Amino acid sequence: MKKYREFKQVSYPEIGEDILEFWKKDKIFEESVKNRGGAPSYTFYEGPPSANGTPGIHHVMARAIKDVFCRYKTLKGFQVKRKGGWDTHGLPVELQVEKELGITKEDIGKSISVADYNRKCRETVMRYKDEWDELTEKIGYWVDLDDPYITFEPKYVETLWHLLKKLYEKDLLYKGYTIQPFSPAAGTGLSSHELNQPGCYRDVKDTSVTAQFKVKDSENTFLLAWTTTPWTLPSNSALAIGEKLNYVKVKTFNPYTFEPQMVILAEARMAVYFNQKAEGISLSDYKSGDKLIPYEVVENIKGSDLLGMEYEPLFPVAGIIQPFPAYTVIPGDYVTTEDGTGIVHLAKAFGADDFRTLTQQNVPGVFVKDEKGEDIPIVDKQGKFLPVLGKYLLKKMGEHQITAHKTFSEHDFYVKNYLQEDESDPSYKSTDVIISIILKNENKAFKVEKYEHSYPHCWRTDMPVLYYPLESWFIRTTAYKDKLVAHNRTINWKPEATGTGRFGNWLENLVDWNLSRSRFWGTPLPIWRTKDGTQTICIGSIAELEREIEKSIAHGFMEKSPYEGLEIDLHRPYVDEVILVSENGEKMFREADLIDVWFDSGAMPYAQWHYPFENEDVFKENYPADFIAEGVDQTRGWFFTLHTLAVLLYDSVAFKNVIANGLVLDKNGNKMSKRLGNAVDPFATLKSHGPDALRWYMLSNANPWDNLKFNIEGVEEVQRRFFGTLQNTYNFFALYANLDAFTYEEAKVIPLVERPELDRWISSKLQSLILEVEQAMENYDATPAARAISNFTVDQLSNWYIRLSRKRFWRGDMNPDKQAAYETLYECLLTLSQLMSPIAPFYADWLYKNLVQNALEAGHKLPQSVHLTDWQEAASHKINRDLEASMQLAQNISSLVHSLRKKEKLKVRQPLQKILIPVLNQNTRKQIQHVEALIKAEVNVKEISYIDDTSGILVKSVKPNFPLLGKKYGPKMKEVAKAIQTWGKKEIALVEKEGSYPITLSGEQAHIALEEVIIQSQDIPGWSVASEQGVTVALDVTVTEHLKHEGIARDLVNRIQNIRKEMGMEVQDKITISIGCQDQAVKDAVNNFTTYIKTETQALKLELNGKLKEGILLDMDDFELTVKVEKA
RNA sequence: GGGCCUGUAGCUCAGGUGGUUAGAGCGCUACACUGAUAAUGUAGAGGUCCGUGGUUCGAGUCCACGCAGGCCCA
Repeated sequence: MKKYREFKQVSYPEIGEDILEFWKKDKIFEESVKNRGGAPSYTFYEGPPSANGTPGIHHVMARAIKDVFCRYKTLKGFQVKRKGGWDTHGLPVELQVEKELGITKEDIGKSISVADYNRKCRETVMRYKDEWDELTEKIGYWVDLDDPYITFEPKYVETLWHLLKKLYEKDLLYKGYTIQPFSPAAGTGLSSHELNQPGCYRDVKDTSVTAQFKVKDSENTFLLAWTTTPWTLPSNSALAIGEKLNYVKVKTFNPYTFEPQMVILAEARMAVYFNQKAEGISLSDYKSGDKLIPYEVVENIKGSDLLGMEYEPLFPVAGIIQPFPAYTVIPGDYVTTEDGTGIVHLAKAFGADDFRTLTQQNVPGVFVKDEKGEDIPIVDKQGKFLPVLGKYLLKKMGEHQITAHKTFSEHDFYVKNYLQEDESDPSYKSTDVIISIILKNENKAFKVEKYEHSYPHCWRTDMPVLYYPLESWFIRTTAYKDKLVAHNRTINWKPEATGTGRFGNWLENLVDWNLSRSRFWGTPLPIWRTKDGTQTICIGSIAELEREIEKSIAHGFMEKSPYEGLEIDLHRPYVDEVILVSENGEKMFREADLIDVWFDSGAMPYAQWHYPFENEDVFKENYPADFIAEGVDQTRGWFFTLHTLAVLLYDSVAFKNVIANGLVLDKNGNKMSKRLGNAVDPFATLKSHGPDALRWYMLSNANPWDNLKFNIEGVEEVQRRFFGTLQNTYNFFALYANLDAFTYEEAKVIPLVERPELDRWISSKLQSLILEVEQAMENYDATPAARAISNFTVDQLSNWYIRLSRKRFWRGDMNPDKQAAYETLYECLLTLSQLMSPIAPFYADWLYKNLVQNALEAGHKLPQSVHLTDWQEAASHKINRDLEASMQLAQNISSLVHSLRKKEKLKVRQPLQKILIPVLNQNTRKQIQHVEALIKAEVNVKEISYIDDTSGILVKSVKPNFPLLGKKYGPKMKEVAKAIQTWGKKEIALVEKEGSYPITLSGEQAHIALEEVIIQSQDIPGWSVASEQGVTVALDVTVTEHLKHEGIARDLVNRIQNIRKEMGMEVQDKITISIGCQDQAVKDAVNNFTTYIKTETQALKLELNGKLKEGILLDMDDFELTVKVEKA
């Protein structure tokens, strides 16, 4: 009976399916968690995917990475619980539902009820769950799919509310402003998604102004700043400059008032603002009204020197003037000299950058108080100036006698044409134009012109969008910036740069987290407020909500709870129906906002366990995570929200190690997209190539944080090269083990020290491999681990160990040498199955099972799956670096000899007498002697001679040891190198003898020590020589008569073996041979090597017959002969 | 526009702390092996290390400025 299964050919997809079946049937995953009960836990958090789309090939990548380290840590003895999860809320789901229902956001609550709409969202979001589960299983991603967390479930949302309340109690949750796209015509804010609709950005011609801001306490010096939205100038409260840019102060005249003045702008922008033709015209020659305005640079100023400079506001309107540090020059990292003046006008209310910069610099913006005492911008939500400015503009129109298409009132100054007045009327004047005229007349404008640019428009009204401060709820993340940064420093990021760079910079430039979303399908903000906003309650649990509802009912604000007789659902619209009662008896309504879905996922460490309402012990054991992994695009998404909530709420990191993987692109480096048809279907790939090669390819081809150019040919290469070789290796083992009825029995193995050199060598390499893989995996580097395993398998085990050991396996009956070979090979394969199991879990388990099957059947207590085994620690006593070095020399020397043979056109079958190896030290000699027999057999030479100094024919060369000498001599290195390179035989001999040798350096004496030079042997006069990595080999290319005969004999054996095979003979069949040939050399060869030929070919009779006509004609390069082989 | 990543052979990738022949696999060419055989081995050809400057005795490696591709954010 065969003890080890043999395979003619294997189907990797089938292995995947069979092993998956086995895992399911025997509950291997569950067992791998269960049998680590009581062991230290290793915590992994699953970043929840959204199942409203089908999974792609990049999900295989992300999921493989997660799986690899969880499996590895399980082998290492940790208990690794892996709870799956689903991300269910958010805009993508809503948009998909809108599309499917053919509705827009405006229809929700009108043509479809919020309840129905949300029901539809809930159905849609899990639409592809089955496909996801199937992929998860098929790629071998072990995660608990039976009990996942789902972010829309009431328990999950309850934890979110609890966390929000904690934030609220810490005064970290507040209502504030953020600058968002806003459509005054539609009276609504727009999402960035709505702004990205086709046709929203349109080229329009606007009046642009380069305004002059008068420097405080100067006579006539102005800062120039350019804007395409002059209506924002009354809201100016600071100017931004680039600290590294160069600025100039220019003496010139105002082109509208012709008054003499100094202006400051970026040097690089001068050409735009001054006519080169005016260069050289004397300032004193200028007369008012001259078109050509002379100018003269009077001072160069560094950007940083402008900081803090104060200037006078353009619109000195009582009530809008702000206190210091308003109207000062501040730094802006985004200031360029691409356009404008290199000085940027900032209006806090109307630009996101402006808002951020001014907030960071603590500069007030231009706001006025409304009746509630809250700050409002000076443009209202209809898009017109408040009367406070309207009055001022009206007064100025009178002062400057500006007439327009109509008579203005203080309520008529719309900043864009929202009244849709006829712009073709020649007397039509926009607010921008009116402002420009005022500025021109008041010596406050340097240049006014039409400017065409791209500007966003509302997709529903076609009217221009304003950037406008809108109310939102925020988490005060900036209050914890230092802690966020400090905790981040303790996280091990792969790659490091994502942590320090992308994520670190993001934390350094932190703004408060805007939580608000004006949508329907998401976690509602659990905040109720009185109409005037003076009283607020934040609800932190379902119980609390129910209590408050009771109170409200008692107070008569609600008739009954919306949940009466129903399951609790914290979504809209039900929560919106809840009206609560404030402490002093007023009605409180829920703030209509939903929260950012990233809060949902960032809260999963707590919410997945419904903590703190349940599972306190599980939570505490599994917090924070040891490891998470997601795409690098999550840096400001999941990674950020996880980190932030942990720091703000628990003063802890949420994860200790994180891999941020890159994208999966197509083979040409383009982004995959279903639309372009270059997306790779993961299911098709699994079907054709199986899961293991796919996972192996994805992880071994490039580091996971580099983008992967996915090429199916790469998967095939992995399959051929690594899995194919491993499979051949196993088959080789199984074939002969079965012939010899060998089974591995641990109790009876031959101790390593008693095994042959080659076995000890591969065992040493194997132990070294374990260490290497372990080190890489501990460092979260799966790629070098995979590459090391593959290199060991292909180069060392298959190509060297097996090739050199082949005869041991087939020759003779069972003997200790043979047994040692089997045992060594078996041990290598078994260890490999474990080492590779995290990355190629199916094939590894299959290999493992093939190896241990008969031991299991014989009743040995062994884990039934490699994934249930304990990590086999490297046995350091088996590592023999010296032996590894020896073998490396053998490999190098063999390669060199092959190279020489090739050059000399001497094939390996032709025996040669000897090779010469120059040795400069005895250790190398010893190391080579150790493997001499191997080398001789491998390259078919009869002897190896070593030549050293005593031989007298050794030619040495010397070169400087640059790293050593460079440090010592630095700038004189060239001279030193030159001196050393002039050394000849005599000098080399002296430096070897004395340990140092003097040289002259620019007249001075210096001593070069022996270790500061590298002495090599390169030439052996009269020999064919090759050298590599410090090893030199010379080949004796003389083919003597005798060698020639032996070569012919070997050739003959080779041909006869082929004939035997062609004739379909069995290994043990005996034959008779007749050879017909006139060539004397052949005759001699046959006569001299009769025994050898007969033994090798199992011939009973070998005869030379010069007249032989029948038989097979063989072309032996130099001659022909006829051979007749017959079964004896 | 900003932050970050990537750029080395036809392709995919290695190349601590700067050091004098820049490597591997695949592909290609040639050869060998023919008892692992729908397998295997060996050798060879193949390089403007993205570009330009700089630092240095010495730069694929360090610095600056660019170029190209990508991600995230405006």
